[in-house]
Amino acid sequence: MRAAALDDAAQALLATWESAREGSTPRLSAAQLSALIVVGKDEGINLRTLAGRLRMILSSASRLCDRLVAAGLVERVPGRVDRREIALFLTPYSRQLLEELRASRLAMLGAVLDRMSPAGRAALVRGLTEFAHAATGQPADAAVRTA
Amino acid sequence: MRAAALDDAAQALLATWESAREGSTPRLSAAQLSALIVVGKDEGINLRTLAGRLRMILSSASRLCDRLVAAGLVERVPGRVDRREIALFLTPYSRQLLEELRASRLAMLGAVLDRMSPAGRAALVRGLTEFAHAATGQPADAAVRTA
DNA sequence: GTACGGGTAGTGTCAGCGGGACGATGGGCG
DNA sequence: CGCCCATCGTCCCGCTGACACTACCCGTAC
Repeated sequence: MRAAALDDAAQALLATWESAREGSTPRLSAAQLSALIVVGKDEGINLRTLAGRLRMILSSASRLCDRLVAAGLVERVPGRVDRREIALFLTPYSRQLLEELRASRLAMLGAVLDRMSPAGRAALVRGLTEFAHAATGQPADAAVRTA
Repeated sequence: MRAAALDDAAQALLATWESAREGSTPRLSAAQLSALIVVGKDEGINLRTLAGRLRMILSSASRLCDRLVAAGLVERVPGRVDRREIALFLTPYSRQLLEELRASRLAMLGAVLDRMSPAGRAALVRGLTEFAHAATGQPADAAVRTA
């Protein structure tokens, strides 16, 4: 089974990822960071959808946003088309914070890549790219492309 | 910069990892799981070292272990050489639980691998293996092998 | 040897924050 | 009016740090 070998090796990648997170967002809980990422990926999202993405109940998401707003990390904007809804946006501060996080990750990734052989780098990029493609396609079965 | 491409692709790997965790250990907090993994990797570890690995204060680790012991996930054994220390061990239950988690991860990984080309799989294994090697070698600079 | 003191491992207690859930409430849409 | 979105009050639990405390090891002095 190739998967076992990957499982072991992937831990190194995960560790790199994690250490970047710890370094860049020391005072941000996991839930808060997830929420920020979701909002950043889908700006103007409403609370209900956010709660769904984070797999929590609506009221929990509301409280989470309370804290994020208090920390200056997101902005609640009353919806213009439907005033029942609110739209969530990143603030300049949180945008910068996410950017720093990504930069830190890239730096750590780059540091490791620098110690790899060119062939190894190429293989990693190729393999991981195809993996991402396969994973985000259809998680269920193999009905990939019948076009 | 190749790192940027990797950064994006690695997210898919992370997502796979995460979904396996959610499915297998639904009632286990992040801290508890980390503790289990640390104990599993270094059985007989004492509280102080565990606290250090988890980057928490000693008393917090003690509390955490209280809950783990109560849940039947770890065992506290009074040290025989130094009776101040205790040695922490996984229980058969937690051992099985970690095994299931790993199995679930392997299954999910395997499902994605099945949808990749043979060349892609080979590249992924090769690249990730070398990455892991480079990452766990010397995180600082490039003094790799001068032997 | 016994007694004492310093250092170390772990626990107990207290307080606080973050987070998840349920239900009730208010505001807005159709 | 009925329905939906969001908020708030309330409750409970897990995690964490700070501090005091006990139990234990060890070196030293009597």
